[in-house]
Amino acid sequence: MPPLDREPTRGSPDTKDRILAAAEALFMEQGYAATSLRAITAKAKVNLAAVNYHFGSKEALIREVFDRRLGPLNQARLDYLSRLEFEAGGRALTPEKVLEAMITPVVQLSRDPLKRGAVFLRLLGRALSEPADTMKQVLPIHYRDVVLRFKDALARALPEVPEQELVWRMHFTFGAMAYAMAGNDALQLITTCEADGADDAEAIIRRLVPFLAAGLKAPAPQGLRTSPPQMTTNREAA
Amino acid sequence: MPPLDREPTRGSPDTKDRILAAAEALFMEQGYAATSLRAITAKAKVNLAAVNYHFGSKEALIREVFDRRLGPLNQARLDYLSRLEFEAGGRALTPEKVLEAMITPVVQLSRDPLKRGAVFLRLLGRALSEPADTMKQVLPIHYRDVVLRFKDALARALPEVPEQELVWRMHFTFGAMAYAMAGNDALQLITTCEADGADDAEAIIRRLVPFLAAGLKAPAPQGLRTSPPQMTTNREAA
DNA sequence: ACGTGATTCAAACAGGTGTTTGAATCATGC
DNA sequence: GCATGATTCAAACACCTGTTTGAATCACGT
Repeated sequence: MPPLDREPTRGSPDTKDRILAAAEALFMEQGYAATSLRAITAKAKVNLAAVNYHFGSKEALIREVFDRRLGPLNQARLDYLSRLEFEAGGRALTPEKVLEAMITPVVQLSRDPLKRGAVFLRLLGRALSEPADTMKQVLPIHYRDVVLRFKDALARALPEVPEQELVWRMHFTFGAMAYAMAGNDALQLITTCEADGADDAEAIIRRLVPFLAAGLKAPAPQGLRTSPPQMTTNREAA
Repeated sequence: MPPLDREPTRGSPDTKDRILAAAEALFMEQGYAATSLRAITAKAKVNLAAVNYHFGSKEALIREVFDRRLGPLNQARLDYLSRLEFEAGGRALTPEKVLEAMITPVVQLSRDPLKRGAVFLRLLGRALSEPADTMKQVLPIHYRDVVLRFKDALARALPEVPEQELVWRMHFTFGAMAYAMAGNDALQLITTCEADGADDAEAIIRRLVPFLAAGLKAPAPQGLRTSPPQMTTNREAA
């Protein structure tokens, strides 16, 4: 029977962490459904039954993989934003500052004890588009507060952008961030172009923030009721 | 034995198409690895062995799911771009026009015979960040030409943006597009905010193109050698 | 030293996986 | 008509899945 309280006193040696690290890496490489418990326990060099003993089930394991990192990450984002807002007094922040609060904690995670955080970030970038039911439970819990706080901050930073337009632009922003986090695998997947400095998270930020800020600040498109009357230059099918 | 030539003369009634449609839908809902052949054949109302008879293997099936749609889609993009470049004479296109050539064929696919194309688009949006080995073979083949052509077109449209910067901005652009294609599932996954008109592909374009064009046209960030000497406003850890 | 509870381990569990087989069915050409 | 090849079908194949079991091992308090 596993100990009901998770006190660190004479706790599990490190098998739990070994399992979490192995699962993190394999989930990133192969995806969630395609990774077997046997592959995880083999990589972690622990017994097969250890996963069910320490976590209860495979689903509980993946849940803990995300809980462990996502909680601190999003809390850091909220703290960062709160500090920026405090420093600004009552004045609204710039979109660049809001994005900075969103992204900087990611960079800090990307250089934790030897590459563990970087692996998780690439996993997270992929998880945001995973259809697994587990994600539909885990992600909203962690992201709910962050999205609401940042939506408010962006609305104040961009008072001229209508609310619905802003929601969509946040949608696009998350997409670009997810791709950036997932590494340049996706781009290399598609093209032969290779981007330099893909491992340098700070360099990515210096490229990503101006890009997204310009998009967020763009003038709102005209005439956006349900169905626009005219198309741009669309002719017959291509 | 399956017929070696795939001539439409008195061909397979429609089992192949039924299988492809069912696979498309289930892959989108559950992902590739989590979808069993038995689930596919049950939804398609065909015998289990039909998949291996008509396609050879599960991997060959998913390959054909993508081949069938991705070839025409990317060819339409190339044709669209060629036509725009012809109409422009020798002059460079605007970034908006280049994006339009990239995205408009997607819209046309999204309203094909009753929702089939729309399902595939959501699947595609997810596939771009899937780690499955199959994707690492299928996607580059289809996207190679498209990325190269559009990279050239964007480089001409944005002569002031350095090449490496442009590659990264295309990376971000693909990310935002993938999210937009995957539907607002991802955003609802993260937040409670719901975006209206998510099913109207044209409305999405009218929001997505100005956003991306503004990002692509943004002034390039300063001092981006390998490791930048100064950070923007980064202080201690959050 | 013993005992107690946490942890490991090998083995088995029931069920699902992709794939193959060989006979049955269908449609066609002669 | 029959023969031929394509397609369907039910059944089985060998293998892998997540989970459970019960004994063995370990670490510790008394």
